[in-house]
Amino acid sequence: MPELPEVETIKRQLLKKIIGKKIVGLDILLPKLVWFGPKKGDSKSFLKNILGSKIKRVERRAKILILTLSNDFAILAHLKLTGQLIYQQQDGKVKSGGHIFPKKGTVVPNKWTHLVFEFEDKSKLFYNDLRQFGWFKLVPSSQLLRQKELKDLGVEPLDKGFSLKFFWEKLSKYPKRKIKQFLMDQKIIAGLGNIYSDECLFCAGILPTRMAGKINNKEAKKLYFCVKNALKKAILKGGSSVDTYVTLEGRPGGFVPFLKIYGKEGKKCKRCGNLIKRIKIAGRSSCFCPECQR
DNA sequence: TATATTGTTACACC
DNA sequence: TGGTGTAACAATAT
Repeated sequence: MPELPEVETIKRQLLKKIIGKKIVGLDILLPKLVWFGPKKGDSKSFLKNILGSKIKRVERRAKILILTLSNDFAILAHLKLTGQLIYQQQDGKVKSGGHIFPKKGTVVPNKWTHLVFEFEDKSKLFYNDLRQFGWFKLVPSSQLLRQKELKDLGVEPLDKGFSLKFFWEKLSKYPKRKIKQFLMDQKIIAGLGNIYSDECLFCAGILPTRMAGKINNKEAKKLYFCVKNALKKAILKGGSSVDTYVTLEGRPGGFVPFLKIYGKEGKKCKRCGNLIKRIKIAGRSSCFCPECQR
């Protein structure tokens, strides 16, 4: 599933491919995925206000992609659990080495392809989504920051605003929150999901069930640097392909071999050899090593 | 066929 | 008021 590093990877690849290109076609095969402002499923207005415009900027905020258009509109896109954006240079099938989810050799478009953007140079951008939880919202650029999807988001963990001081203050602001839930709260730190919160807690040697208010200064410092490092390393490797995530070329991200704890229930801990356990926290699965994490 | 899956939000409670 | 916890919801594959 795409979290910050995965969306950042897609953003960086999109930048190189679609900046300045004019959108000359858009197939909306599943209208419920698109919103025109607050209106869900208004594919007619969505289409009308996109066609003929150029891609001016591509940005990321938390797990959301922001495509600013030349016509004073912007597209907000959230891939949720299973969204994929795949770029194709010219007509035909994507030649990607055949690693597109769910099966090796799957091509696009396929039964999970719900949106197809076509650019002036005949290149295409496909949006696939197995569970159909993702969304694309077209909003006036001037009101971008007023959108509810953006306005309440917390700090970007790789920005300067995410300082140790900030982290420490927030920990004391929500003392009764389990640290795992704290890390995943988009209103505090924007962009961490289940994978990277588990990885960061393992890295810092802290149990996911620990209360934020009981984290001491030394632990907080360690966790802070684990968050930054985990995200930076994952971005360098093109993200983690868990579930259905692929890069813009339809390839899996390269970070999976570096995951130490996420999804490793029942396996041996890489650090101490003990068995990795899994529990549910707020309905979400959390993997941890009972020996290394205290 | 029942279940598991996760990001987000709505809502009840103190 | 705002921190906290829980449940619901999206749709699909297995």
